[in-house]
Amino acid sequence: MPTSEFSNKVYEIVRMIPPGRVMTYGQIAVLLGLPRAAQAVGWALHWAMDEANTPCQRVVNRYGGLAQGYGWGGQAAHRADLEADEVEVRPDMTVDLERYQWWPTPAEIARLKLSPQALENLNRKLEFSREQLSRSKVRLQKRVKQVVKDDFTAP
DNA sequence: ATATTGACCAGTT
DNA sequence: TAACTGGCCAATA
Repeated sequence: MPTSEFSNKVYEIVRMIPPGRVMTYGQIAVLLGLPRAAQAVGWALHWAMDEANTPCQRVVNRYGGLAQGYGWGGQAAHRADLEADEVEVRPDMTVDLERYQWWPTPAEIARLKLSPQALENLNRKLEFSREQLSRSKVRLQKRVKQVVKDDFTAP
């Protein structure tokens, strides 16, 4: 089980997700100020499976898809854990993000106590990305910026 | 000590 | 439309 700053922040965020809701790998990466680190988020979760207090089932991919490599049971195990949360899993092994995706409130994000370095990264990456990204990704970035600005622009 | 690998993601051919 | 590319982080080999 990784104990790096990065992994610990990932687990902290995952533990905030309420039962019955989900976040995506990419969403967590963006919140950490590393918009391209989605795979690393998945890696951290893979190694967190033993931790009873980390609800890994509440993280899905950008399409709402379940994880092929979830624990030792693969998608079936992931589905079982989500259904225990009363989340409906569709026949194609996805969940409806419109319905279940969760964003932390600014106050909840503030509780993460992200390092100044992470916040700097966050702002820099968001600025850098703006020109190159597709409309859908820009929408995501704007949403993130809106979510974080109140708590993070103040000293 | 370096190279490879993944529960990913989005841009570009 | 499908395949490829580069980027992320930390554990393996």
